[in-house]
Amino acid sequence: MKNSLKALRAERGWSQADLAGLLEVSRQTVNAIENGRYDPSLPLAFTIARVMQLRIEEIFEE
Amino acid sequence: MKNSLKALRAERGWSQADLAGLLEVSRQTVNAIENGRYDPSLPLAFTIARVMQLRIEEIFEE
DNA sequence: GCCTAATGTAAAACCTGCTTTACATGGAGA
DNA sequence: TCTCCATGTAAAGCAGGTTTTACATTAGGC
Repeated sequence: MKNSLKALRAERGWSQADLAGLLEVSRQTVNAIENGRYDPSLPLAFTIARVMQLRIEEIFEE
Repeated sequence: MKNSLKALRAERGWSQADLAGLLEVSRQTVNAIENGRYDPSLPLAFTIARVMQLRIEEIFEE
């Protein structure tokens, strides 16, 4: 799966640590997802969509 | 997370085994998700949305 | 040149998602 | 009643997601 998390985060002026704080996950988790090392769980994908104010399908694609 | 998979599947007249075939996962996986034993991975959630012709947010909620 | 902040990455440990095999139960139809 | 189909569940095992700790690199400000 692909995602545009890095760009969306940058648009908002957030560091990986900032985003990790909002998501209540570790900074390494944010980094790993941004760099495609793995996909988030479904609950985490929902949280990401919520803090980004977007739909999951607008952030991730198959 | 909650989901309405059981109802959506029933609307379509599919058995758990039918849906499992479409999703290319085991019947036990469908059963476990329907009964809330665990959430699907994000890729599987995308596949479910695709075969249901709905958005992920229309099937799952936090 | 130094300090600090941001990013990338690694290992170990743990928990969750998914598989296969296998068995039990209930309902519908011949 | 017998059989078949759909559903629920369990155990063992492998794969993937997440944490903590820890270290290296780069870029910017002073």
